[in-house]
Amino acid sequence: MRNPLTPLGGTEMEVLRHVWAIGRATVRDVHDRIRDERRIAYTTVMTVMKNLAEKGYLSYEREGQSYVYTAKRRPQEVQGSVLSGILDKVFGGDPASLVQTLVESDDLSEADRERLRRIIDGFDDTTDA
Amino acid sequence: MRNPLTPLGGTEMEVLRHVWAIGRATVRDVHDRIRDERRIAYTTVMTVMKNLAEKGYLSYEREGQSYVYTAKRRPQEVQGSVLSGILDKVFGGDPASLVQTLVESDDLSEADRERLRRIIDGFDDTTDA
DNA sequence: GACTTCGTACGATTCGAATCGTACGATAGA
DNA sequence: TCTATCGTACGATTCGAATCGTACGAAGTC
Repeated sequence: MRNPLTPLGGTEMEVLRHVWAIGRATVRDVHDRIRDERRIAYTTVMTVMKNLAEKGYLSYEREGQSYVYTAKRRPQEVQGSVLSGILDKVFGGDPASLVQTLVESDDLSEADRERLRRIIDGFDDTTDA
Repeated sequence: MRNPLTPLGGTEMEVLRHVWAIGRATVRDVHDRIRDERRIAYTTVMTVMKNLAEKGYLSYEREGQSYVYTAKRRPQEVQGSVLSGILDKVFGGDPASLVQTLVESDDLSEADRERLRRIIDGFDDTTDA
């Protein structure tokens, strides 16, 4: 794709999320997890992880016979770059339009709304503990 | 792409947005507008619009010698489908996480925040008039 | 009528994501 | 040691988005 809407594809994102969840991850680790949900070849996962490393999303180091991958970028960083692209290219750079669409698509509970309000007001819920 | 993160590519989205803006649009109309911003061949735009029609995003009718395209789906509908995919595949289906990222990436003015609050509370700003 | 212009018709090509297979070295059991 | 298993190495393939060119009929212009 010469002019992609997102910097990553679906499987790339999927793999990356698993690596974030696992921490230090081998190809097998990721493959096992994805295979719980759908059919995919071991080598496919390997290729995707190699590509993610080439793109700078993962780094890897030899550990014994095999490689252990770790995320090189944090979730919010990557999620932010994906979202800002969507914001610009799909919503014309208007955050309100995006949020409008969000609250209309999946209708939220009152608790959800309260949480969103707090986030907008600058109370960062992500700091757990 | 066998497993895309979005149902549309960047150029497809770009073209679609122009058609929404124009209303009844010829290939030339769209081409002229895109060319104001970047270099692109006339035939490329034609192909993209044809593809969008095949996918059900545009319909077209002959008008004299040429074709006039009109949007078959409304902006919110398409934007909603793109966003819900991103929500699931990038943010694990958690709207709060998405909004969190949004407010962190582009830091918003107080006016922006007030507007977002109103949207979340269900006051629909989109109804102009 | 000849010439230019406009727009479509119809591919052909490129590129990256996604997918998988085969070959082969290393390791662990029997 | 022989063998089965595990994991990598190295492509090969497929597919759709994106890109463009050439050919050709319409319509206007002189």
